[in-house]
Amino acid sequence: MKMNSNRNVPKATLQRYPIYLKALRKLQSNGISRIMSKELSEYVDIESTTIRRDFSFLGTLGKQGYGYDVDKLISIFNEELGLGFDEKIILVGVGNLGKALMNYNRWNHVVGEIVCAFDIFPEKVGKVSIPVYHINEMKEKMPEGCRIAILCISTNVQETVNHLIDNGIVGIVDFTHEHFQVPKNIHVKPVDVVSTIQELVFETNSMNK
Amino acid sequence: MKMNSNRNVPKATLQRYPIYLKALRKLQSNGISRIMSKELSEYVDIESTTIRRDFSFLGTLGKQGYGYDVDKLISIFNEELGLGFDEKIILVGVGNLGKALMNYNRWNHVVGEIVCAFDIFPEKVGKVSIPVYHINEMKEKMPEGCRIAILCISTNVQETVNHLIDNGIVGIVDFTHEHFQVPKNIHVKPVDVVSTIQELVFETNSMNK
DNA sequence: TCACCCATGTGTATCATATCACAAACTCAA
DNA sequence: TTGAGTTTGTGATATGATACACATGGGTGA
Repeated sequence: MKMNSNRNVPKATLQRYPIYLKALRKLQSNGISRIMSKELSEYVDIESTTIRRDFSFLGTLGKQGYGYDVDKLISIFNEELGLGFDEKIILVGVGNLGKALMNYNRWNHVVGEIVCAFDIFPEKVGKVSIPVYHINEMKEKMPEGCRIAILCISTNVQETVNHLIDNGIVGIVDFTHEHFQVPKNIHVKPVDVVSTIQELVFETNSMNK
Repeated sequence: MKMNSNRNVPKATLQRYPIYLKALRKLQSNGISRIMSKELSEYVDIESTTIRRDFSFLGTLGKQGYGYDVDKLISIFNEELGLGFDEKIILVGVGNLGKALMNYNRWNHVVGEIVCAFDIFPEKVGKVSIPVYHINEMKEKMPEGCRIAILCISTNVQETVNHLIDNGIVGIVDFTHEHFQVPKNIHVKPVDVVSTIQELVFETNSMNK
């Protein structure tokens, strides 16, 4: 797990890496072993020159007059970006949504796995596939090296977030609809269907020029 | 529903509007009727000057030496951005995820409502709160004025997307993990926990400089 | 009513990102 | 093995977004 060159990777680029990775995995599973930036460009709808620049931050990955090797590209992504398949993730809040996410384990062996869950009423949670602990047990039960939490609660949000940060969490996938604040070194990614729909409405409206 | 000034609103701004709107609604429900860009800035963690510039695209909304009126701001957002509370949305694919979204009707009276759903096996879907039609009936059953679809299928994705576009859909909330292509005038917003987690991993790694 | 104060709105500067244009370097076919 | 053809990687440039700085003008208290 190298972690050298990716110092000054622009934010915008960082946000495109998952798109590339997804496309590359798809291509790989279709048996495609070689691709050119121009082709990939059509596939992901990002300018080929942007793709080449994005890739260049990770080293010299392609060959002139040839293109890129899909397998190599994928493994470089994993190495250089520190994306093992072993990220330990915790789930906080095991309601309907939490359970749905838990069962929806499409990410196993892609980014890592949900190791365990926390809830204020662990006893009320029915039979599920991973251990569910009380939130107060977080200190003892937090998996070794865990950095990322999926947050699916609707009450005591700020308090719980503080608790998570105290226990070493630095990245939060936020499914709550509540507002909370975090220090600058903590990363929060909201996942919010309502906001997504609003963005669509705004964009489609401001297109009718 | 005016639709005049919002012609040249920058993309970045458009993406922040839902954040403002959410914060403002929250403040409103807390009984706050007046706010200054500086305060809002701390709340949403966006520079106050950026907020003021963003707002300025919608007109002259504030008063010097005073701030903004929360109620007014919210209604301007709704009017100027064409966000009624009546957006007709369809759901395509009624599996586990689709059902979860359907029941999770937190957006009613916020952006609009899911009017009906489509599936390839409508008869297999159990008892649900909205009508479920066969995908082939889309032409007849598409709600009047519907522009936005929530896509929760995993097979025949490209084909289904084409079908949606043929039937007037211009915005897609994409929960599939498949790759598909759309014309430039169609807006797609992926919602993808895996990619979100990857972004977090990339960002948290490239922070350890 | 008046004068001071304060937050907005905006021209301008800075910074970030995307695109252009092309030299370098590899491939591939003959 | 050689040379034409092709695609990468990257300086330079254009575009787009954010931050600064301050004039403007309404708010507020005496």
